[in-house]
Amino acid sequence: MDEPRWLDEREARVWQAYLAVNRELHSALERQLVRDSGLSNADYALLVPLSEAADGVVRSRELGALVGWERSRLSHQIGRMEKRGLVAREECAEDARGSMVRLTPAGRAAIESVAPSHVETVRRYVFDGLSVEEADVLDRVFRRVLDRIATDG
Amino acid sequence: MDEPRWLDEREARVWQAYLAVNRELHSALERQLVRDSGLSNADYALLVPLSEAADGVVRSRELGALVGWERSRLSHQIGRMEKRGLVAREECAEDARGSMVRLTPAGRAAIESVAPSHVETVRRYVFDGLSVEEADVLDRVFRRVLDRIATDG
DNA sequence: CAACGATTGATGACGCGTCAACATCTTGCT
DNA sequence: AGCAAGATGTTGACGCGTCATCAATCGTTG
Repeated sequence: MDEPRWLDEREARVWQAYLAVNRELHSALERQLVRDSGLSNADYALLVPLSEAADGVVRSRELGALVGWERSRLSHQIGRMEKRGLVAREECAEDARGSMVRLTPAGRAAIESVAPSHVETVRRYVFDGLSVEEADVLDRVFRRVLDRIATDG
Repeated sequence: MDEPRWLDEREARVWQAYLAVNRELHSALERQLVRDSGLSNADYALLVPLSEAADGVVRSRELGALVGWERSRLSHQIGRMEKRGLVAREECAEDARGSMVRLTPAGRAAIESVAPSHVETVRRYVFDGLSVEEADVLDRVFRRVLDRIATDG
């Protein structure tokens, strides 16, 4: 095996900072959500597209595409949320394999009550300290990374 | 409640891109690690500081500080790794409450075998497409976010 | 020194996430 | 029409992560 190209000092610092941001931001947001509404990050991620859909009904396949989740993950999460009355499963008229997910009144109430404070938290931790130029760099870099992963090269 | 300051279009795009990078990068790295070595991201995170320590022994408390994990998470992960023979727990001489974590030969072999390809993967997805200027912006932004979370403001 | 509060770590319960396996249904090909 | 291949969703097992709780030990202070 060739001599590996280890990360240099600058790269290692950036990488560690990225991992730390992941960890800290995820848990800070989760704590805020749970404290203010009993919702988790996963709940919130699904409730957003559901609350934006006409009638609050989205086909499972479509919901998965909207949040970028695999079928199994989605199915498990919907199951947990169904138990708590946040969503309901219904049969899909056009495709008997499919499954429709409906936002319940309780689910809508939950996301509407917590969305403002959640966005405020994201703002406080991230966007209030971010210049337009920095936001542009982040956007470019993130999209480039996604491209590189998608094309697997 | 005041009118919430929703994210504008640019901010929402950046935020969605960040969430997507999180998701995709985490799972791409996990897949590579599991495929090439049977290690998970969590295993790898602990094996790095252990392999860098003198004699491969680190006190649990210290290990937690090095990776930024809470005690419970660390204890569970060490338990899982102990079952697979990657690390061993030992008593702590200086502090009877404490616990020392020792890297086993199998653990050292595992990380040494996969580290080069793991770093190569991180490079391919992230750093090979990153200019020095961009890396500097990321570093600044990530540290600022960490500060803002730490000071909880 | 005794008592109290803080630190360290382990544990059980439970939610989150992935993989492999499965059942069901649709689609397209012949 | 009939069949093979693919799409859709669910399930069970298991690893990951957090919270609450507990036990043991340390350190400080009266």
